Amino acid sequence: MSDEELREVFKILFERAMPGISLDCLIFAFQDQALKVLCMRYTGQDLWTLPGGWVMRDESLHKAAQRILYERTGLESVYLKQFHTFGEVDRANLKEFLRNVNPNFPQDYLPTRIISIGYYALVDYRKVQFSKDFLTDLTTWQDVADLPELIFDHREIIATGIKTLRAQIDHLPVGYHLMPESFTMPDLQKLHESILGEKVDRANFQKRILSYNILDRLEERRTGGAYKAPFLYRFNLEKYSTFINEEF
Amino acid sequence: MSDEELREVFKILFERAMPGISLDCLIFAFQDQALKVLCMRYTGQDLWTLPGGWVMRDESLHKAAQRILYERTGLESVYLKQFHTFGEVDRANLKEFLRNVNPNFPQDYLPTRIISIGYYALVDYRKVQFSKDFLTDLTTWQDVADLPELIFDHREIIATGIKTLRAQIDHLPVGYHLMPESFTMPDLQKLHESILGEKVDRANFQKRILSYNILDRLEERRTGGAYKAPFLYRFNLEKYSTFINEEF
DNA sequence: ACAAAAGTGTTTCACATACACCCATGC
DNA sequence: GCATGGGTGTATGTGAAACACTTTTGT
Repeated sequence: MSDEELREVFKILFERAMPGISLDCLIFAFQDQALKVLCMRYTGQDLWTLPGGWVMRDESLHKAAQRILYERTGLESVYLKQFHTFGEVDRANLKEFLRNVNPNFPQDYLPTRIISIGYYALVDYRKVQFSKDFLTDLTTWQDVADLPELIFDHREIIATGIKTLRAQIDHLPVGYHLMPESFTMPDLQKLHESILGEKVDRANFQKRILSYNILDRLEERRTGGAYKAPFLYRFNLEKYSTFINEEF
Repeated sequence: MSDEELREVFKILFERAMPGISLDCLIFAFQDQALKVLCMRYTGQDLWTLPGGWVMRDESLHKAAQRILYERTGLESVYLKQFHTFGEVDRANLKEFLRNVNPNFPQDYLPTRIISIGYYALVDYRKVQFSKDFLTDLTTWQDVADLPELIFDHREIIATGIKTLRAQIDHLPVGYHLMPESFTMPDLQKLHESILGEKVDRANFQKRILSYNILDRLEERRTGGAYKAPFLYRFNLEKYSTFINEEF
């Protein structure tokens, strides 16, 4: 794309968007026994960004979050929640940033201050289809305990999002959105531990989760692995809904 | 102020402000045994609004909230917390609203869509000095259990704010910000009850609050009233801070 | 004396915690 | 056999909930 074409793209984009208002999306998933968040790498740089986008003039915040999530993952109707709005004056000078990336980029329409609304999504990473972006060359899951260098205040956004998630996990069995169809109790425990950032007692965890009465134990066990084969469980949607409604 | 002068005021205002981004402030206080929220009445109408304002281009969200709070109450350095951002497309068509109020108002600079960031403040109503506004003629405390008709989605904003406050009260002894210097235990209980919207057990409340070890019992009791004179208490700032830090 | 409100104590129960014990599996 | 992980049971402690009892004060 030529710089002149890019200028035209920017012009049209920023005419359709709410000026200075973006939306950043924390897309959480549970992969390899760890809590991950979807990040994108700027082409040719060791600098990463959260997936985000602009809020369009004819689009509610929630719709914008759904669209951005769909654009980046191909997913629809997943758990999505607003958690904080970030508005420090110097948090995201996009014009300055893109000027450093490439001084030839057209800068007429770029904002120097962006207020960003933070949403987080809980997804099953097996169902995600990564997409491309004209500024980035790689999209991957990053371990929240070992994050790369991130643009602007995106590290703080992740920290705030995790804090919110942590506060919710006592009331919401978030596994429903993050685990595959069937899973073992030790797996679910690892998920909780990676969200809380600390170990929990095995026996007590099992008893507590089962007492919620939202899981069905399957006949099979997970065989093949070493040691004793653990039971497989599945969330029972009906019981799960009942539980959620009772809590709130 | 003439319409022409008003036009000039609008012009200057909207040049300095972030376009389409406002900030609404729920100012909570505890008065006459009930949780109140500060509302302002539009001149000559039975329609109310929350105190709000625009986020200036050189101002962070938190600074904007502090300024708006100061403008409306004269208060500085009070408890202030962001709780949600409201962004439905049709939530606040200011241009349309002001056209209905007065078709002669200059409308060139008015937005048709506003995204509003919700903050709530906890204040001692005895320290509040109400201010004037060119569109409103009355500023008062409204009982959250008996609200008047409110503009736009302000009723929903209040509902969401109270929900957040309710979720916080288990961890935060909010009385510190809302009660006067000294108070009785039954008073504090009434505060909690008006936030939670339900009665709580007297004996258990007393034991729980005292177990936090954040109050000093004073020598005096509140005399003059009927029946047994209750003890007076005061928040101990040092113990209070310790408690807050332990919780988070 | 009595009613109403304030303060304190007691019983019970739910739940989390700690930890012990047994089972299954691969080496 | 033994180390490791998985499943279950038990004892203990903490805190909430329910409620009884006592004290104080104005009428």
